[in-house]
Amino acid sequence: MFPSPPEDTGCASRKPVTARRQGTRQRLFEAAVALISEQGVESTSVDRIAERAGVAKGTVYYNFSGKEELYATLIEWGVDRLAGDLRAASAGPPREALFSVLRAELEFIGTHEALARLLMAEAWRTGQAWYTTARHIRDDAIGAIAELLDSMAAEGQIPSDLDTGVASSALFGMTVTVALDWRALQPERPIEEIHATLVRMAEGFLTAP
Amino acid sequence: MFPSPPEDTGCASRKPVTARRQGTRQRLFEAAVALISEQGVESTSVDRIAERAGVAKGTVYYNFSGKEELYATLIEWGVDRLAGDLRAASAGPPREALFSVLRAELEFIGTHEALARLLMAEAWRTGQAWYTTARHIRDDAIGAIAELLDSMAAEGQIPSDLDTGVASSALFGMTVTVALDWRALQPERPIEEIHATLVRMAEGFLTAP
Amino acid sequence: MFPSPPEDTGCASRKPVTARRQGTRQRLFEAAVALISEQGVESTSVDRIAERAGVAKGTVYYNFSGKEELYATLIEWGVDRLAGDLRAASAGPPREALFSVLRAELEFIGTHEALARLLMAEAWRTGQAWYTTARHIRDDAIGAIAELLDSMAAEGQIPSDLDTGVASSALFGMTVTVALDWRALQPERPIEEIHATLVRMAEGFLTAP
Amino acid sequence: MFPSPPEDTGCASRKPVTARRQGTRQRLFEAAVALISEQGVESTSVDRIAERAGVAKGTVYYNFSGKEELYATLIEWGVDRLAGDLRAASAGPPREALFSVLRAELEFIGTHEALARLLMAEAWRTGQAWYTTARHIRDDAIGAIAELLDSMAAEGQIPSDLDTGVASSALFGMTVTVALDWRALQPERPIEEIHATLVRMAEGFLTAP
DNA sequence: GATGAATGAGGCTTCATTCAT
DNA sequence: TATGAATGAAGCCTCATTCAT
Repeated sequence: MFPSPPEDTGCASRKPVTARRQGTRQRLFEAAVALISEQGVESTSVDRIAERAGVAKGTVYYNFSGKEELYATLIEWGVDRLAGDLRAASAGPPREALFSVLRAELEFIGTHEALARLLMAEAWRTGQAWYTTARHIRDDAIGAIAELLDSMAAEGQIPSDLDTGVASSALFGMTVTVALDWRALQPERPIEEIHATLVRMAEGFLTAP
Repeated sequence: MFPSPPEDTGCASRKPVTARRQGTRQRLFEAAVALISEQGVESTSVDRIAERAGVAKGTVYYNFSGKEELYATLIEWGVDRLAGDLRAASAGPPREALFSVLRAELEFIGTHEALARLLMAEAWRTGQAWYTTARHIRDDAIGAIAELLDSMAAEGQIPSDLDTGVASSALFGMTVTVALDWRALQPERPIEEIHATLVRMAEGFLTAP
Repeated sequence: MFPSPPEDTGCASRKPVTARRQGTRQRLFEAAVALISEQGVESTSVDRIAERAGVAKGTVYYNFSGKEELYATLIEWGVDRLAGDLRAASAGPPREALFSVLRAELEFIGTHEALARLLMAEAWRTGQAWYTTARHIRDDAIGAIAELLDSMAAEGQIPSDLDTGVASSALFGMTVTVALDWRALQPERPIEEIHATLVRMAEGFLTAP
Repeated sequence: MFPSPPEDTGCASRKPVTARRQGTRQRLFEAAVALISEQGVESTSVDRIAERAGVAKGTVYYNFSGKEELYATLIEWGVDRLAGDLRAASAGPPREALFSVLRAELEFIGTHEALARLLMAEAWRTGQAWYTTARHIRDDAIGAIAELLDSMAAEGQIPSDLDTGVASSALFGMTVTVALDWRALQPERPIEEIHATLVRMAEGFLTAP
């Protein structure tokens, strides 16, 4: 469920990275994912992360350069995973692939709800420091949808003059919003129902003038 | 542009509400809107709010029960204003009304970009304390779209078995995402272009099977 | 004994500076002088300064921008006071004035021993951040001696080709070292004895070839 | 250039002193000299010392009892070296020997500027823990000058009633101050110029009444 | 009504030291 | 002999809040 975070900071620090250390990094990362996803970055103290991971506070700083790196690692991991899921679902004939991608997005959010909320809040945060995250999401996650639309446009399944950049963003956001609403208000509804409605809307769109 | 915040805290504090006090409250509220919208709640200190409002720090606490109340008031005001804009745009024949609502949403985000980001981040935040805000947005803002879809379903313009709850959420989220992407990545594009693409997608959806 | 530190940070912060606040600043400054003089900057925690001043830790930061400003204020005050003492003693006929200045330096160090140690340690610290202090001491304290030597050279009391910059530095350092040795090793000796030896050495120098 | 530090801690720790260990101790000591001289004790972390020595952090504690011992060893080594240089220069006829000692002091400071600053700061530090260092410098370094003056007094080259303790301290401090001023403010001046001025002053003093 | 000095809890980070390997 | 992961005390600083004026 929680694959290891990037195995080393990759910086000049020549730390051999033993098995023990990887274990600690892993526990810290999981604790951070859990807490930050639930409460946001600013409300999550390093103290609590350490406590949840069952290590001393100093250990956080031995394994990560600081709160920021922990957070950046978390976001990166989340985006990569989301993008990976979407791309994995985008194989096959474009039309079905699109529906499959929407389903993968729904599933990701259903499974990693807190992380999804965090990514969304982050993606739209303003300020230079966060531009990277936003860009990353757009390029990787929305990019997977855009590629699909482009190939459909090439095959004449959607109008060639449609702005696929805007359209992919719209499909992505539509699904995120619906998914989060679903989890927050009607978590008991089966995913199929939600997906069916999304597909209907997307189908209409595919046959648009 | 900045309507007064609720005129009194309504709490047991029996403070006579004079004209002077209303003026101070107003200035504090405006300062809070400006700063919190730009930098988020946690990054905005009471000190800075007071400074921007041109009053002493203690005055914040004389006029509001604390930072939290100031923030809650701000969110409330933002949601009300967004919902108001959407409802104002939803008059007239349903089909055109829908396009007009999407445009109003685009305009709101274009004009109050920072506030919009804040509302979105807030809307998707988890935890009991924030449920209210999310619910409020859903009931008021998305509700405006849902009513429109319901009336269209009644007139047969869209299939009667469509889940208008999910659909309105989808239309709302689609527009928010596109709008924020627009502001962040291509702010120089005219709103008409963005709106046109959204309308095309919505049209397709309206004629869906 | 401890005149007020510079009355206001002088920065853009428009704080009215009330009597109460001045009192607190004063107490903090005195506590800082006492502790930092005794133990050095790095070994003196803000916590202890606050404790000694009888205020809460936060009060330190309300009255000074941080540890650094407190420290800079202290150094500045010390240098000003030392330079002031030396200049005050440098009036009158140059020859006697010189002996009087050496005496003033002895007295300053005898009275503010800890502060003197701090200034000396500081004056010779390396690194850009401390250059200012060093320069300040040199310009103000050693400068007072250099001026004296210059006027003596003008009157033919010392050779006109003597490097008064180096010579004043030598006289200053000679006195500091002797004074600190005196305080550390033979504090019971009367100041007159120490002064007499210094004067003898200086006299020899005055009649140098 | 860097003689080995005392070969063993001498404490109860019965660690066999192998050649390998001596090599490690040596590297650690050199790293400590370099770093602490440049940045001071408090700003030099054990981490950086280990890094510079090319060993793991734990190795520092295997070879020294802690940071404090490393530091004490360093100071001791510095004082010994300074005193050695001064004594080596004090051979020959007293008058020339004195000038030669002053030159040796200038050269030591010119060559080991950072270490010299550290020693001076240390020498004047207050507090029981540091008394040893101060005493050491006084006995060894200033002692070398005092012996010279005593022999001159015995030969009638200086008044027999002069306080040679104070005078040697004065000569030492005069030279240190001038030397550090030289390095800090006019490092481009040749050592001869500085030395010449010092010699002139000392000569005057030698012929004092 | 308004002020601003004072507070103290709590956050982030550094670092000397220990210890199992 | 040497290592490096882990520790926790201690440091600096921010900031929402209180209260006497």
